[in-house]
Amino acid sequence: MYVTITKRLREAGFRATPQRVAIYMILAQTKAHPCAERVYEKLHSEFPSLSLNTVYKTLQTFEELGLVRRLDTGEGICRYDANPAPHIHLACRACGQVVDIDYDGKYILERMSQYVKENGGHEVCDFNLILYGYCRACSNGEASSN
Amino acid sequence: MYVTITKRLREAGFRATPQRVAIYMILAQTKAHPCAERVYEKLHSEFPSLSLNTVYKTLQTFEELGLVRRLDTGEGICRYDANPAPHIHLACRACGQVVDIDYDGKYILERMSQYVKENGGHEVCDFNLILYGYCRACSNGEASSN
DNA sequence: TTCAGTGCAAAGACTTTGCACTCAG
DNA sequence: CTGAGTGCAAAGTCTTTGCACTGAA
Repeated sequence: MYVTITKRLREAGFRATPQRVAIYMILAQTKAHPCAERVYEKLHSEFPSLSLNTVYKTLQTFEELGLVRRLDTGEGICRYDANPAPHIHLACRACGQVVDIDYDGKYILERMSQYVKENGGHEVCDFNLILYGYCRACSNGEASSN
Repeated sequence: MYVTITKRLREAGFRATPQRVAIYMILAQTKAHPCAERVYEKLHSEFPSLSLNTVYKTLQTFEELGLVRRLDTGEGICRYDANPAPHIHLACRACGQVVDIDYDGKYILERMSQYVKENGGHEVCDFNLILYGYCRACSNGEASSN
C-alpha cells in the first residue's frame, strides 16, 4: 500500500512526501468517506505541523490523479473516497454516515451512457449516485453516532 | 400556476408573499436549474428590494415543503429544480449546464430500494443521480455558453 | 542543489444568523 | 392587528490563494 502510493505519485511526476502518503493511507484504511477536516484531525497527532491547507491541496491532487473520488452528499462538504471506481453510496439521514453500496457501478454507467446517448445525444463519462435514507442500524432503531 | 403555489403555501400554513410566488415562478419557468444567486439576479429588476438572503430562506422553505428539489452537482453551489419528482441530471463538463434526463426516476428508486434492502438492510427514501459528461451541443463541438 | 510541496495567514465563495421593520391574513 | 416574513448587516463554514521556507529527488 505504502509502496503503491509512492510509486503512483512518482510515476505521475509528483513527489511522494510523507504528508501525501499519510493522507492517502488514512483514506485507504477507512470506509467512512471522511472530509478534509476529518483527515486533518486524524493526522494531527502524527503530523502536528500538518496544515489543513495541505490536506485540501493534496486531496485535490489525488482527485486529479484519479486516486481518490470526491463525494457530494448534499451536506455542504466534500467527502473523499479512496475507491476511485464508480460506485453507489447511501447517506443516512439519521446518523449522517455514508456507506458504500455493493452494486456494480460500471453496469449503471454503461446502461445510462447508452440510454442518454440514444435519448438526447449526450455523452456520459462518469456518474454520482447517492441514495438518501436510513442505514441498517438506524432503520432498526439502534443508537448510533457519527 | 400562480394559484397553485399560493394555495400550496397557504395549505401548508405559510404566507404567500409576492417574493415567494416570484421565486417559485422563476424556478417553474426554467429548465436551467438556477442557483440562489441566479434566481436573485433574475428577480432584481422586478423586485429591486429583494435580498439574496430572502432567496436563500425561501428556497429552503420550498425544499422543506417538497415544492423544490436541491441539486448538488459538485460545483460547490446548490442548484434548484421545481420538479420535485426523482429524476436524473446530466452536468456538462464543457458548458456547465445541467440538463434533465427523461428517464423514469421512480423505477430507479424502486429497484435500488429493493436491492439495498436485501443487500445490507438499509432503507432508501430518495436518490440523487448526476451524470457527468458532455451535452449534445458540446459533444458535437458546437459553441455554447452555459 | 533546486523547485515541488508545505505551512502560515489572509482572502474568497456560498450560505446562515440576528434583529428590527413590514405587510399578509 | 399580529406575528410570519423580509431586508440589512454581520458572521460562519468550507475552500482557495499568495508567498516565503523546506526537504524530496
